[in-house]
This record gives sequence, structure tokens and C-alpha cells, in this order.
Amino acid sequence: MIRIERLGPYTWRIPEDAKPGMRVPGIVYADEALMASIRRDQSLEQVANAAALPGIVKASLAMPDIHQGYGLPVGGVVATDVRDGVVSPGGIGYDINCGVRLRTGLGTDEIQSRIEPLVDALYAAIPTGVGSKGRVKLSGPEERAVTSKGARWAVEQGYGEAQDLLRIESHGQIEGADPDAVSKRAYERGRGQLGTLGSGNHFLEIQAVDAVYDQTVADALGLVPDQITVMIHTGSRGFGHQTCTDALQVMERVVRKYGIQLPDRQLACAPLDSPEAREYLGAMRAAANFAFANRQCLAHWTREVFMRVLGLSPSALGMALVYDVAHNIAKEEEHEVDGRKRRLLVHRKGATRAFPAGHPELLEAYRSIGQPVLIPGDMGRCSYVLVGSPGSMRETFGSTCHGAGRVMSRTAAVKAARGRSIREELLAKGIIARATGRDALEEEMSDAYKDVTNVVEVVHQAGLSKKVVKLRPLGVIKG
DNA sequence: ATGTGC
Repeated sequence: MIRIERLGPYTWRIPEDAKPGMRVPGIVYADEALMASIRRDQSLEQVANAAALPGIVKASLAMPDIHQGYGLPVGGVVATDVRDGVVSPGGIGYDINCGVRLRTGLGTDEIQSRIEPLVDALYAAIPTGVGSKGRVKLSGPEERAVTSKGARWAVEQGYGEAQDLLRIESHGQIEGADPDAVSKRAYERGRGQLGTLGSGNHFLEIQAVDAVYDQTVADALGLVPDQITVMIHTGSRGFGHQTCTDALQVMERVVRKYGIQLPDRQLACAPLDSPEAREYLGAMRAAANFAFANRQCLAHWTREVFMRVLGLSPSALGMALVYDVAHNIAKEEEHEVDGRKRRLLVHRKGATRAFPAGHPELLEAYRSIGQPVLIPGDMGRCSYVLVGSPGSMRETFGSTCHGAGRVMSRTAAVKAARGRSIREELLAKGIIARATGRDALEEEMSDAYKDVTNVVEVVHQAGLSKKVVKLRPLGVIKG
């Protein structure tokens, strides 16, 4: 059991001497109850392990939704100096640019009785499940264009509108993508998968605004009580998965070549000035753009379904994009550390960027309110919208949590759900669910997750991001 | 997360 001390009501510290090789301490954001569940897996060990990465700055950080992952826990944030630091694919995750998109719609009154046909039509229109193939057939050159242009590619093909791009993190197009750094295998796996939801915790949900905590910011985001929203959670599918797999294979060799000492081989990494790091970052950005294009396509079809089922014109439907965040990605950013500005590679793995109002890298639309932070909970409880707070710049390299975080493995959840009908339980709560995988709803039931309300309360109280609205689920489709 | 799995 790793040594951890409490610093305050919402912060904990793993001292630098808790494990050999640590270059910086670990800092974990949690309250007492969340820490009790965090202690049950190996995630704190992983926070300490990541503190041994060369060039790590200040601390190995973890959000209240952490749980064990590959190398770094999901919910981990690691910043490395671009001059002497490394990039670690395990610090980003297999699902490169897994992220969340939120759109607004009508009022609940207008569609309350139409949720079931909407869910059925969405389920029919949007491919779900492991290995699902999409409606977009990409040629080789087209797929390369997707990796460079991201959401812009989708808009140019008629999936959505140009103004959507003004409401996506990095405008849905990450610079520095290198289509030549992506393997043939990743291209093959991705080819049929643009415009697919995938499986696991990925979902598309119809929700309603349930509570408003910050009226001014909610107004600026176009979110009012009882309004319908659509939340989409998915990533780069087989394309990103293969890109991560390819990189890990390379990094294992690189660790030996450069003589890097690591407490866990899952943290395999490469110095940022090496050709291997440049190649991976080029491929990671390509995969990130694939994911932005993926969410853009899904959002477009969602809009089409709403128009068809409700018999509405585009202008009557509205459905503006609120925001689209990447929560599995590494980004080069400038941060002040001990009074000095430094260029850092910030790895966010199951963590959301949360720049506060006024930050120069924010989209123009949100510069005065801060970056919207989209936090999906679980199917049966709720989700949240927050915005970045100034504390995130002082403490977490402009980062906050990304979701609820699992407390049960998938197999444990299926076992715990034996004899129950999760679909019926959701229905009893007024939530209509459709899923492809045989155990998909059981694996994803509420009991398998921490209560997102507790997670969000911690990041709110800790000053990393502030609550804006709560969203309650009405209908969901899953893989 | 994933052409899921020791």
C-alpha cells in the first residue's frame, strides 16, 4: 500500500520518497469517500510510477475519477518539459481523443412523448458496437485527408455546418498531424469506422437540463432549464487503438535504446527530441483528428434524425453545438511553474482541459466565460457541464476531471447485475435505453461507477472548474 | 478503449 498524506479537504499527496525513482510528488484530488474507493485498485501506485517519467514537472496529478489504466491511471495528468521530457503513449491511452460533444435542442415539452421513437431512430441511424462499420466509405486519400483536417473534413463533406468548427476544442483540427506516421494497419482498421459509436462507455444520450448553478455562464452556453441536449461520447475507434498499439511497440525498444529507467514497462516512452517521439506525436494528432471527424459525423446524423422524427425544418430544430472536448490527448502548452513560463507537453488521460476565462488559447466564443467542460456521468444518474476555473492553471496545468470513473470491472458488474434487468430499471426511472452488446447495459450500470456528483463536487470545491448545469438522461444508445 | 478475454 502506497503512502499518501492528506493536504486538505480535497487534496492528497504521495511524497517523493514513497517509491524509488519518483522525481516529483503525486497529487490526488478526492474527498474521503472517493479516496476510499481509489485505494481499492492500483491507481495510486500508477500515480507514483508516473512521477518517475523523465522531465516530469511539478507533480504526477490525478483527478477524483481516477481508476486503474494502462501505465497511467485514467484520470491522470502528467506534464513534461519539451526540452528534457518524454512522451508516453500509455499517458494518453488507447482511445486517442476519446471525447465528448454536447448539442442543444428543443424544450422537453416539445419532445417528452417522442423520446422512444427518437431513441429507436438514433439506434437505427448510428452504427454501434465493437467492430461496427459506418455509413462513410473512405478511400485511401480521403482517410488521409480526415487525419489532417479533422472535423473540417466532415463539414466539407456536408456533415454539419462551418460554424460548428467555432465550438470545438482546437477547432476540431489539431495541428501537426502527420499522415505518413500512421501505420497501414491503423488506416485499414479506421477505413470503415468513421461515423461509428463503438462500445464500452461510449454512448449517445438525449438529456434535459435539470439544474442551473451558474446562470450567467449557462446563458452564454445557451443552456436553460428543461431544455433538451444531446451528448455524444466516443473517440478514434480502431484507428486510434492501432496507433497506440504501434507506438507502444516502438517505445519498448526506445526505452532500452536510451537507457530510460521506469518502474513499469507500461509507461514506455521516448524523449521528446527523438524521431520516435516525433513520429508518435504526428500519428497521435492524426488519430485525434479522426476522432473529431467521427463526432462531427455522428452529430450531423443525430440532427437529421431529430428533424425527420419530429418533422421539423433545420431552423425550427436549432440544435446548436455547445462544445466538443478531447479528454485523452497530449498537448504542447505554455504554463507558469514556480514563477517561470515553460513549454510543456501536457498528457491528459481521462482528464479535461479546463482553461479559465481570459486564457489566450480559448475559442473566441468562450474567452470571457472559460472553457466548457463536459462531464458524462453514468446512464442512470446524470451528467454535468462545468467551465474552467483559475485554480486549474495554478495547480493542474489547466485540467479537471472527465467523468465518473469506474468502481467495478466489467466482469464484476455483469456478475452483480445477474437476475436484474438493467433496461427495465432504467425504464422505471424514465430512461429509454438501446444497446448492441449482450451485456452492454449491465457492464455500464450505475452501480459500476462512482457517483459523478461527488466527483464534480471535488473539482468544483478545489477550484479547478465550476459547476454550470446538471443534465438528466432521457434516452441512451450504446454499443 | 479494442477485428474485447489466460
